[in-house]
Amino acid sequence: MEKIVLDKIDSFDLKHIFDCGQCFRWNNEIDGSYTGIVYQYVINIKNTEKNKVEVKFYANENITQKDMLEFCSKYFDLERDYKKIKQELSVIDENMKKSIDYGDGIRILNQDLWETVISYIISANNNIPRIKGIIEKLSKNFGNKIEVEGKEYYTFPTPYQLSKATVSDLRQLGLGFRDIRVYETTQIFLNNKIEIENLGMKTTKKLKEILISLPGVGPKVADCILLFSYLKRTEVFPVDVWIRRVINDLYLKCEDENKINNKDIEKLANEKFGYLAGIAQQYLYYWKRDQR
DNA sequence: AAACAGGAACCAC
DNA sequence: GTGGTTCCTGTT
Repeated sequence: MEKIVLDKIDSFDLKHIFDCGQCFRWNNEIDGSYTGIVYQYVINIKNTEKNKVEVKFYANENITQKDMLEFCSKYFDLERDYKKIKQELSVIDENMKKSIDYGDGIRILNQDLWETVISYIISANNNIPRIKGIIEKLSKNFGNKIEVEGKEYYTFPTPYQLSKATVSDLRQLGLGFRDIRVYETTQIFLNNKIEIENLGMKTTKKLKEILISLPGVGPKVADCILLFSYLKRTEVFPVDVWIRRVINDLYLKCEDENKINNKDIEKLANEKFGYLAGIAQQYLYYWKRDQR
């Protein structure tokens, strides 16, 4: 185990970060810390005092202080000035201000593209506990084992590892109708049919087209991938049932929620929040989901 | 036991 | 390009 302490951090609340619907492999521990599996690491993160967190890395290989710092800086989006973003968003209206106050420690993680693609294909027509369960099973069956203090954790499978799963294997693990979509998209990644290297250079519109060409990826899943992976496109606004509800309640006020066109939501988000739409989405989503 | 929750694909139009 | 229906599993 290697450990690093991050101090003088602001806008950083573990519950807000891991509970705002952007990730599936972080779990709350009894001591209030969170444990997650990220790339080849098992990571435990604990808020030890105000503006200070302790991050422990467990892996089958060693990691230096420098690597851990770089990793945290990137993964936890430490270079982004959330204070400034929150100020900008807060002045838009009272709703936005209220939801920011509620989830003021949210940060958008920069997650692995491949893992995010598969995870959000699985998320289609699905709920968070079940998505988490399926991803655990995929990892346990096809990922690498990491042992930490007598407990076993499994990394998310690589495209090669997941390609060992047949469609019926996937069906048995509970993927349902998503089995074929995961299988086919895995084949595309395995055979490098998607040019990962230059993705960062492309426009968001072009990237979204590429993502939607993958089986199981539609507009909403593509937006999630664009926002939650290291592609970091904050101007997208993923619209799921919760966002549809919150946008209708706060702004559109249409009597029948089903009558709303996603284009109207997109237009509103774009006009109101601009390039910060994705981050605004996170505050609104976190706030609305906790209203249940 | 039957209804419900949740996005993409597919087929009409 | 839009609208309606179906896909699957777990929960209530």
